[in-house]
Amino acid sequence: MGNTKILDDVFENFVNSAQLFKDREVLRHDYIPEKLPHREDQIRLLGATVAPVLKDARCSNIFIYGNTGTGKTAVTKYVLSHLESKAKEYNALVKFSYVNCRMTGSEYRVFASLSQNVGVPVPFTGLSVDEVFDRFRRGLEASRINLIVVLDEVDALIKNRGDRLLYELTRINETLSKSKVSIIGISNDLRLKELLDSRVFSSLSEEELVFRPYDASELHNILLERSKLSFHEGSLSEAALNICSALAAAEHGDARRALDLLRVAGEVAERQGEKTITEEHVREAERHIEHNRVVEALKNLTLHSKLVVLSVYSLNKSNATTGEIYDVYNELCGELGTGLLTQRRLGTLVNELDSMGILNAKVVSMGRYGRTKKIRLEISRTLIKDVFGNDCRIGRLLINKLSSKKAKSKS
DNA sequence: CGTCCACAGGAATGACGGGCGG
DNA sequence: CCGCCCGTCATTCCTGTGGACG
Repeated sequence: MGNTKILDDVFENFVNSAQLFKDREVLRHDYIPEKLPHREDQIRLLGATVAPVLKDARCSNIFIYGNTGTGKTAVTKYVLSHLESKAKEYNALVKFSYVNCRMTGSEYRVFASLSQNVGVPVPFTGLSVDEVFDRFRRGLEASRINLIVVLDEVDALIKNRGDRLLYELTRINETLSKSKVSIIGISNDLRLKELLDSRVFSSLSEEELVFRPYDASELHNILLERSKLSFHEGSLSEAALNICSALAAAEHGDARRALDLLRVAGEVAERQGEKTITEEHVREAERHIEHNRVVEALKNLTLHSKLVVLSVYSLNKSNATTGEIYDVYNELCGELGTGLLTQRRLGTLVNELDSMGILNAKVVSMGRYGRTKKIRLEISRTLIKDVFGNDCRIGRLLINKLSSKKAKSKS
């Protein structure tokens, strides 16, 4: 019953407190606004490129580059959904299929998803990729649609699976007579050009579109637009807005990041019962986001990845090498009684941890003394203690390590 | 200026759990 | 139920390499 009282208070507080948010949804990154500031050129270009489908022609394949949070996805979806409704007016059979390759995961599932979109159901798994591709092709041919396939984050697909999917897709028109397919590929990675087979690449990028990062003043405008929709008047201070755009501009002009900051800052302010969002709330939000990110990442690591992190932690120096870490890791596995992975495998785990921002790994040559990776922690030691302290197996190792360190320093 | 360390990191292959169609 | 295929993780084997040392 005491608990009920507590909850009551929380809810009452929430309902009665000064309402900052008018519409939280507007700040989510899958929200597509009616106005996309500073992307007029891209909208015009993309629009012009896809326009031929209104006259039943196939449009050029397009390749879109740009860092995360530069509006690639938003612009594409914006243009294509407008295109679809325009097509209805002209009675053109136009449809677009949006697939996020990173979320979808595998080649198989990308084709499966495309298949669903042309009305051919496909089991989650069990069929060969060729079979799924064939079903997709037949379904498409039967529907007589002019299809625009949007492959978001194609780089994710290429990196693990190669370019087979893209190769098949670029050639699909040769076997279709009643339908047409155009491809819009979206990539965060500019180096993708080099990873792709040049034939595939050239047919894929009949047109190219580049999204530059936003600068601070552009981000400022974007946030201003969104904040008008998401917050009540006067609940956002000018200083907070500025710091949001400055922080995000420093981080490759990532608008998604800026919107996250703003949303979390709003939540922080709301929880504190404040009526306006201040600069301090934004700073708090920044810490909050980063902390959450790392804690989640650490928690979700596999046992062996955790052990790798712990090995680096326990070495406690700023330039441990692969070999040294492997030794400690070996020792830890022994204490746990777990089977151990090869050094080769450990190397890729380290690379993964590096790209997650948990470790920092850099290949260096020490001349006569070989070539290795210098590895150090990228996050605070206390954070690791906090997170792994609750993981009982790792926690035990951690405690052992700490006490043996203390014993050493005493003696 | 060649050698040679201590690995990097690619390619091929295997083990395994999950899920299909028949 | 079987045979097949999928995707993931891991191992094995391998060739490649920057630069201090001699």
